[in-house]
Amino acid sequence: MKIGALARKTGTTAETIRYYERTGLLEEPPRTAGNYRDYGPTELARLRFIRRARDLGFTMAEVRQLLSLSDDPSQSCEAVDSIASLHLREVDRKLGDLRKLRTELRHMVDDCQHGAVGECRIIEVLAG
Amino acid sequence: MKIGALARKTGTTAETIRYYERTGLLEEPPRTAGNYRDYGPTELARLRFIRRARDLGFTMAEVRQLLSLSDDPSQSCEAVDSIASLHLREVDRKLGDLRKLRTELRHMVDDCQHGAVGECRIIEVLAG
DNA sequence: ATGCACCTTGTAGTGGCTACAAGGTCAAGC
DNA sequence: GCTTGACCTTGTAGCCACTACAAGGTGCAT
Repeated sequence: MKIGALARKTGTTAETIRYYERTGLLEEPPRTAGNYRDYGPTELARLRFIRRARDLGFTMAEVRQLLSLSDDPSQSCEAVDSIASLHLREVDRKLGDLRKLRTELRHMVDDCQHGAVGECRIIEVLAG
Repeated sequence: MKIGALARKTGTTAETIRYYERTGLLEEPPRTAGNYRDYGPTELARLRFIRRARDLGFTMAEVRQLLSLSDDPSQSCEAVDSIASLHLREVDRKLGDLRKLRTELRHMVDDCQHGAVGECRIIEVLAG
């Protein structure tokens, strides 16, 4: 499988895959006679893993850790749980922040009387 | 007022203020005899405006627009309202995404039996 | 005179991609 | 066999909003 096909199968782009390779998240695959990257099911699975973790908001560093943990199936999954739980707490914090922010924005927009900028509530709030 | 004092009054850093100047968000202030930036209440108000807008999640480009709109108080505030409403919708979208993400993460972490990595639900979910 | 906090400019790095440019490869159609 | 066009290659630079230096200048207290 060439890079474009792998990209289509994983909802990525060839550029992103090459970027993952550059940064060491993916290993260098074998090449065809014409110097094209040649991917098999192992790489497909690894990239799917990476994309799922990234879609769940894990950072590249966390993905790296999760990958190396998943490579040693006999180990305790404590470390995995701790990465995921930490991330969950982080997401909760962000949710809280975003909800507060939404409330403020909502008030601001609701109070706008659609008049002149001079008495615009939005501008007033921002100007303090 | 020197840059450090302005930074403390606005919850920023001198670096960020200089960055805003470089990118044209703030104008170049007058200088003291020793070539130090010398800020007055106008610049303080402008920076406060910028920080409030940034804290509400507006991008630098949006802040730029809001600033130039607020400079012309006789204009209709339609444009201001549209920037803010668009941003509100964007925040709503992000909130939705984050809530979905949180649910998935929560399930993943809750299902983890704290055993070996080999049968870790978190890794299984990621591996698909 | 010395120390120290603060300031100056300039450059480079962060994360996670994304967007080129300039050229090589390969299968299909004529 | 020759062209077209889709795909691939490497390399470099850009995005956002900062952040982190390095190397040197200023200003005030001791």
